[in-house]
Amino acid sequence: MMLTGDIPPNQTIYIKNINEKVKKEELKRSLYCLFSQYGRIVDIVALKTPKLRGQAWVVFSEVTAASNSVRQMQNFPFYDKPMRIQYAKSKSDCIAKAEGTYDKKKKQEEKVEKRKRTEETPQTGATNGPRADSNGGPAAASRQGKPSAQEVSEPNNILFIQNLPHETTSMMLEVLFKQYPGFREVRMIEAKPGIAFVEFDDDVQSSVAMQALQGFKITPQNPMAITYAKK
DNA sequence: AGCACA
Repeated sequence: MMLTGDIPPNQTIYIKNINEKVKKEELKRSLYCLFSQYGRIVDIVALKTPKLRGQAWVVFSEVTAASNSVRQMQNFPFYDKPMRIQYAKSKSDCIAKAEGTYDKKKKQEEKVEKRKRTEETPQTGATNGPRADSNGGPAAASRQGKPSAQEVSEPNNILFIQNLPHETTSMMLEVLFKQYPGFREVRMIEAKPGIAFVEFDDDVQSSVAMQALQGFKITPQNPMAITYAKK
């Protein structure tokens, strides 16, 4: 069965059923945190216009990353609503531009066509208020080697930290992790130095912290390796 | 439900 609804693979994924209450910048940040584990993200598009709210596009540099994320993040509870993910129907502008196939004229013609179509449908309501859509694209990409689909575990509100110097205390980790919203607690195991578990209220918040502190060095030899704890 | 990038 084809869950993506007959849309051919695309390095851009289309996400719908997103909680419309979350603000655009936060939404982009959270999407970035959640999806960058599948590969390098080139761009994220999210608009709050009446027609486009509740949806977003995440552009990967590789189709395989997009495919893995479509499968693994399908129905992921994101701000209390299950994400519905498909491949995007068309190539993202930023990709076309990079390939040198971006055609500005063609683009404008398409715009005109769209306009006609919406004008044909009689508009009953009042016109919409002003929109504010300044784009503050996603943070600069940070991941080096992307892990294969199998070694990315499912998002979890609990993080698993490895490669800590043996002198690390839970107090030290608390200082680091409590700067991120939703922080609950650090747990360390006496018998197992070098690792820790850090718990957050939910997966979105743990993902934000993971993204922020990934590779953080307590000593120069100890870049933190953060993954989701196994369920 | 809804496929954009200005």
